[in-house]
Amino acid sequence: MTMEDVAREAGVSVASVSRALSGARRVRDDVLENVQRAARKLGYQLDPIARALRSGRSGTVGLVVPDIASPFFPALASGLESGLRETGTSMFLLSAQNDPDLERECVDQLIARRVDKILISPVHHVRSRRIVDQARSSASIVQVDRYASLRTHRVLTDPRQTIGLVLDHMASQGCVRFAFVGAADSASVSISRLAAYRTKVKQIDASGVERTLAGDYSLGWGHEAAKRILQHWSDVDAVVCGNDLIALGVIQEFIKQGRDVPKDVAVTGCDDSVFSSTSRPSITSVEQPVTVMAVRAIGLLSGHFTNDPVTALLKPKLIVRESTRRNLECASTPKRLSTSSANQNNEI
Amino acid sequence: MTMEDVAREAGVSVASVSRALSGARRVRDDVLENVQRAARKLGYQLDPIARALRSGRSGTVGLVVPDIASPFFPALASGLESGLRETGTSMFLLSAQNDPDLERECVDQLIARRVDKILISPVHHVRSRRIVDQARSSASIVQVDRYASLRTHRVLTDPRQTIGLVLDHMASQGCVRFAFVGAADSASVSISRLAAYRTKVKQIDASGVERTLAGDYSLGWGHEAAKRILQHWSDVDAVVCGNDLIALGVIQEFIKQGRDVPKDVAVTGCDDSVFSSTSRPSITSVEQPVTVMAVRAIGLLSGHFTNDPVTALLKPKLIVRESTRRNLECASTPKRLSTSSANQNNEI
DNA sequence: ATGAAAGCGCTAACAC
DNA sequence: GTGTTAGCGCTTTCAT
Repeated sequence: MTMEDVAREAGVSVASVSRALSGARRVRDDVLENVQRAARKLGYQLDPIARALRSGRSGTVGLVVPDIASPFFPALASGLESGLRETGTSMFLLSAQNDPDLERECVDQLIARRVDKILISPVHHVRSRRIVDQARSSASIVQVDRYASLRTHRVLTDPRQTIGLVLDHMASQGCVRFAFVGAADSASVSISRLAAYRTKVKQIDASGVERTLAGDYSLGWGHEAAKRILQHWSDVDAVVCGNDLIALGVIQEFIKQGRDVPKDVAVTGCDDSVFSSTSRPSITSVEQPVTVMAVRAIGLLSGHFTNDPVTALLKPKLIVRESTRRNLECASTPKRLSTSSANQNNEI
Repeated sequence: MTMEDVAREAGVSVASVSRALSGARRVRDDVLENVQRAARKLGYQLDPIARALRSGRSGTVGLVVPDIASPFFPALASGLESGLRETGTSMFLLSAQNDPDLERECVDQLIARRVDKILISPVHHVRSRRIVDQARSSASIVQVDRYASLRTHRVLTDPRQTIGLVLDHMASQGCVRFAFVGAADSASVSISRLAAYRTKVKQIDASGVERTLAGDYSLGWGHEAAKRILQHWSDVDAVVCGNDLIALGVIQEFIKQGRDVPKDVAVTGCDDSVFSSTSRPSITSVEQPVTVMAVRAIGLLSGHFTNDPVTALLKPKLIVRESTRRNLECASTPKRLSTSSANQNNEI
């Protein structure tokens, strides 16, 4: 079943069929109708492989995530897929398993398959830069959540706001001595959050600038970090963590050592993972506006910004839970899930 | 950069280059070497689109999951991707968003792109059957975790063993009055687990056969189900849940109503989600052997079983946690706070 | 074992 | 606007 069959059925040339079906060039209305009817009658489907070979385009988009097994990326992928489906584009997802070399292979695969739009959350702040920049020449590309190149569009949750939200909140709960526990890896978010903490904490607790710890995104590192805090900085009453898993570890260790969370020390996470609401105490965290990210990223993908790369900094949302609620007078009634699903994640 | 360039460089015909590079047919050793050297020198890469068009195959595999945002599937996808990477095949992941129609589109997309191997976890026990069976004529296909067709290979965790493990365990903890809380959806696992419960519980507590509740895989349904149990079957001391989220909801509601878990009533989940180990009480659950699933599925994909469809029933693993530990003499010391970030799920 | 040549199904020039 | 035709880069007969 090829175009030739449709052409015969419709009584026109294959070129007309192609033009009618691809919508690229104009054809007469009666031709269009004839072709569409013939195609429907025969159950004809355009062959994406043949058209990709001939035209060099495929009309599909590829998404490369650092690791599909990490908590945040399935949600991101889901949001992007939904958004794209509305425009009728299908998305192919690849996971780089946190390895820049595999990431390069993934991108090369996509390009070789004539994918003309690539969404990527680069594994490594530095090592992913080349592959991102190189891909620019073969496809339109947007970095999501993480980034490696400043010459390519980016849409990410503003790390300054993310950290700002938790610091302000903890300060409002009466915290005065801050510390930060992050990861030493090379994802841009890790780096940005640490930097944002250093900048912001000065205004609240200048000594907090020195109190930063870097390990990895694991429960075990949270335990270790909590021990170090108790040992060296026992007067700390607010710990900002780079993600929820670390926060959970920190909290567990504090409790084990007889500290009360949040009364003795308040703790926050990042990214609002599932277990943040179910662990006990539940963990105050910062939610990323996944849906908005998807919309903005998709917009940038197809937008014809011939000039400068654009950076979309999105507004995160603080989710207050038990791990920081020390101030009983101020605390609103504990609502775990916001009732309004309305989107307040307006971009700045 | 095409094959012609390589042919010229190597001093042979394009046909020989094709033969040498694809490894399909034999070429003389010196030709092989010449071609490989030329290809390397020029940095030549085979064009997957052109070869797919001409040969009808692509050498890649597609994975269609019901919903990438659901807890279990990222892990499954990750396992499959790792396994495939070892064989040098790249995998494209598609999510059907729990919609059989979208699932059909995904499969059609893959077939249109000449993917010759498809891994699928069908959305719907019945409605996905046709698409799975139809795909068989265009690609070798294996159902993973869920299934919709008995005419196609399946690899899944044995639901009877899964349910058997939790029932036996609870019985050993002294439980005598059982109930089951599952989902009314149409994924094969939901159906199988319910059926397995009905069959197995007879041997322990015949009246338990009648005590089954079906809702959906949500926290809210867990709350609701717990209320109903307290209302109608207040003497129940063991609740088997279809997944961890339901179990969590059930536990929360029981505690809210003043029951002690596990002393008054023991509760189990399924699938061993992240939060099972972090919620309090932590939830006894059954882990699916993802790695083994991946290995078996990949094996079936390429195995040339011309005859009957094979069914691989894999062995699940019970993870005992606080939600069922009532028997103090038998219980090992409850360790919630492991310091190592190493996997603490080997605590059977 | 190798080369020449015919397509895979489509789109993009190019004529009309 | 529409049809004719030449490829996109490769694999696969078919000769040799």
